[in-house]
Amino acid sequence: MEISDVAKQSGIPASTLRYYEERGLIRSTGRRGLRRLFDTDVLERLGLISLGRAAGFKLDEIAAMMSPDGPRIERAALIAKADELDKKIRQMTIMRDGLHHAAKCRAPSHMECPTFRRILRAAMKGNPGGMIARKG
Amino acid sequence: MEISDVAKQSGIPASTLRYYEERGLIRSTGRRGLRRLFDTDVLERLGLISLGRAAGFKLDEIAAMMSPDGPRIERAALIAKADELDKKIRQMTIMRDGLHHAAKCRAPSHMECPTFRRILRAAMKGNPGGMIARKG
DNA sequence: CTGCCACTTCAAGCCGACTTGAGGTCAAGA
DNA sequence: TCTTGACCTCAAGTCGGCTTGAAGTGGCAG
Repeated sequence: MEISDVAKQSGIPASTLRYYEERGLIRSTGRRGLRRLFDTDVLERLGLISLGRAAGFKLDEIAAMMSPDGPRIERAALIAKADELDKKIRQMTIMRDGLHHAAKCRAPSHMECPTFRRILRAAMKGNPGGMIARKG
Repeated sequence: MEISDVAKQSGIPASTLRYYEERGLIRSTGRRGLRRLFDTDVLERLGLISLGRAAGFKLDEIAAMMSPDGPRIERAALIAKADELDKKIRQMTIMRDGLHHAAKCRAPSHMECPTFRRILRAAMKGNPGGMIARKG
């Protein structure tokens, strides 16, 4: 399939696909003239990439995880990543609930809403002087 | 308290605090000479900011949500944000589980692991030609 | 009173992930 | 054959969120 087909089916712009190829995240299987040709399984790969992106991984990290020989990521690193992710998930869950609350709350400002402040305090639990995840 | 105290207690660098002030996210209550002074409640505010950041909001969005008078964000927008967040949470959850699996999987490459591929397919469910969240 | 040095300002730089623009190529339809 | 226009390359630009560097200032220990 041509790049435009991949773009259409994946929803990812051709420019991004070219960029991903340059970064070694995907490979084109050949050319017709100038035009790249892709195997259909690139779609699965793109799904994985998008998933990784959504989880907050950098393209380099994703590339490493997907490499066939793989720099053999150590178990510990994977677990660490998973834990990091889990922390983020909890924060996002709190935020999601906070938003839901805000949607039906009549307080003049969310900072003045006791429920919101309770949510906030919950969020800060176990972060005494570490605050929420930075860098990552 | 001085900026260095805030930095120490929050774990957020002074440069970032200055930047946040410039962006209208926090306010200093005065100066001692050149040096900014902050009210201790800035810590709570910083917690909220970090929470918002972790949830994927831009600084501008956070500022808007926190403004006392507030551009009165409409209910619908809040719900939309919450839903968006929820989608991201689900993706991250999948990724987290995938990582946990990978940590104890013996397949030469994750792409070749049937479990991982099953996880991936689950992730792509309901995204036929929309792929995972872009722009966000 | 003096000197230190943690603070200040402002502009510029950096990173990650793309996007955009100019200028070039070539497979395919009329 | 000729034209068309979707693709190509490469460099530069954009956006968000900071960080860094140079040059200045002023509270406070000695």
